[in-house]
Amino acid sequence: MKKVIFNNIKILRENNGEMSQQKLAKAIGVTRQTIIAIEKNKYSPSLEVAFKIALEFDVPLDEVFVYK
Amino acid sequence: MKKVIFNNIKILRENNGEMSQQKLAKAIGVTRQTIIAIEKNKYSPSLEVAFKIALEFDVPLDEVFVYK
DNA sequence: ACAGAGTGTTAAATATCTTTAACATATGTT
DNA sequence: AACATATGTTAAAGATATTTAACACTCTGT
Repeated sequence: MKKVIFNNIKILRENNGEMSQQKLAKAIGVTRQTIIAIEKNKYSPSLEVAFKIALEFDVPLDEVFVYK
Repeated sequence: MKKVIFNNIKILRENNGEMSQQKLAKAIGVTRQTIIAIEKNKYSPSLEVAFKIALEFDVPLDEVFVYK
């Protein structure tokens, strides 16, 4: 019953004109390493960064991150 | 254009049987001070804590936190 | 063969979130 | 009056997220 946060960032990047990690990072104001860490589930981001990513892809937050 | 995160935790507590900050804190596994800090916008929580709060009230995350 | 772009890794420093603990104030109850 | 419950505040310590900087690997194009 221990839940984990999954993310669809890589898929969203690919579906948005092959957007690179670098471009996404710059667009939302974090470093590339942060995007990699989140994308690879090294840690879950702050709520603010999560919202910025969702906004960048123009989707609701729970289409980027899923808690289950 | 600078966006901020708002939250409806207080209203959600009131609409869920006058749930106290203490009970909410215990239910999601954080301290009461953390609930107070989030509720009063002293800082925005981690994505994980945000998801736990939404789950506790059985609503989607963007009904608890709004980014605008 | 070399250069560039994209992705991945690590270590150390800094920033932010969360806890622990203590105290304050207001309200309701015995 | 004394007690309990709920909310709010603060300071310091601890945990987690993020940055900075450096290096490595693959792929594509020249």
